[in-house]
Amino acid sequence: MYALVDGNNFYVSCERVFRPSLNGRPVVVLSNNDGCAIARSNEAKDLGIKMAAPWFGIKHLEQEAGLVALSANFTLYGDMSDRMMSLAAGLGPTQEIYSIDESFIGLQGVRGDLMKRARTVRERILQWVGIPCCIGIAQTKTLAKLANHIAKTAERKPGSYPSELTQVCNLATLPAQDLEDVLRATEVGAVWGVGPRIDKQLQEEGVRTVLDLARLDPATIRRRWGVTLERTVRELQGQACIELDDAPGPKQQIACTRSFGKPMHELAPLIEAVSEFAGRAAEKLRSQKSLATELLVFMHTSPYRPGPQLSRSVVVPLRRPTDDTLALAQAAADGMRYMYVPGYRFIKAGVILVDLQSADVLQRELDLETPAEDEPKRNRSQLMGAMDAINGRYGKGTVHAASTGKVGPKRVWGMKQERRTPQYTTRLEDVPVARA
DNA sequence: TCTGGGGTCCTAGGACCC
DNA sequence: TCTGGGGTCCTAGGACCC
Repeated sequence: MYALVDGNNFYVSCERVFRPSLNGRPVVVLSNNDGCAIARSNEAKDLGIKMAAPWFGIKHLEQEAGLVALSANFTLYGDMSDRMMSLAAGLGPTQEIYSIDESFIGLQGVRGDLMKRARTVRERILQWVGIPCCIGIAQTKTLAKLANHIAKTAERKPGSYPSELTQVCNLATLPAQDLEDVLRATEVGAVWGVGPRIDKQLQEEGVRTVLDLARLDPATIRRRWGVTLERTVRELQGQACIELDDAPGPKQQIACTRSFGKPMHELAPLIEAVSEFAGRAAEKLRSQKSLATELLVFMHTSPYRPGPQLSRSVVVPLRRPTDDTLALAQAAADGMRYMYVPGYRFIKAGVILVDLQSADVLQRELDLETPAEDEPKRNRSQLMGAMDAINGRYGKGTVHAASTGKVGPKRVWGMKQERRTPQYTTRLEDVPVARA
């Protein structure tokens, strides 16, 4: 038995905690570069704003409908997420943090009234953290996701489902006939694992509702769509195929990619940008105690704009597996120099560290390394440790590779973030002050 | 006339997730 | 003027092995 705890309109809800005046108003949170909407309040959804709608296309709603748009404040959301997750963990013995705003809870061995317990956790998260959330409960993770979807929809659109399914929805205790009705009332595209592509194919086959999908034969599904969808169907039928992963391993790849505030056509700022991206990726790499053996650099022009298009990438092999910011920044800069061609307006670039391995099992080089040659390497890793400590204490980018250029909001390739809110919970200067 | 069978590893691309 | 970022898993096909 599983529960899924999921924050409602999470980023918007985080902002509302510190600006209650946003309650009841249409609010969106914009992606990096203020490009498009990545979170919407219910009021914004009611205005017809779609997920990932480009900002320039909905900006007119500021004037016409009182829409409020905020730049994404991921530092704030990450901190609020930690608080919410620690309370959600109280629902059962195991927890898988699945994304910034949702976690699965394993409910094995939980006794007593599950509904009551879930409502208590929900109330506690609302009161202590300020985030409204919904909880879905069922025999499998896919059904728990579905239950959560139903709990949310029932709350947002009264009448769409029986009212007792709002906020906390337990499909496991629903009588068979009621369960069927609920599955019949839910579109197949709402199922976890059914994306736009498969949704379209299923529709063409006449599979429109979750009930239609749940009644299909798993073997047929496997032949036509593969094991992934087969698992989904079995999970809808109550057979658990996807286990709770409460101790995920280290990441297999680490990326840092950004769109620029404006197109770049010269080499120098592109080198600065990818050097910085490599440095950020290296920090993440060190924090999970991994080493990279290869680094991929890419850049491309905007597919939305007219003019010549170009997309290039290059894999830079590293001489030995490393987590060193300077080595990775150098490799990224080399890769950029290698693939750069003048005459294009590049809108995005990035660095992806691939082929990661554990820092504990570093293979040394045969016969080439004497203790004397080890010395500078040890110094280098101490340098990285010092860098991480300083940046941890005084803020990101306090010390960085010189190749990233002068850090600051003025740099030519920097992001547009015109509507950023304060880091209420993680910067002393930004902590709200209460007046008597 | 006619040329095996069984396996692993790697990669690129596609699909999905939030 | 203007369209995000960071991941995962699966599959097919090719290279290679004995």
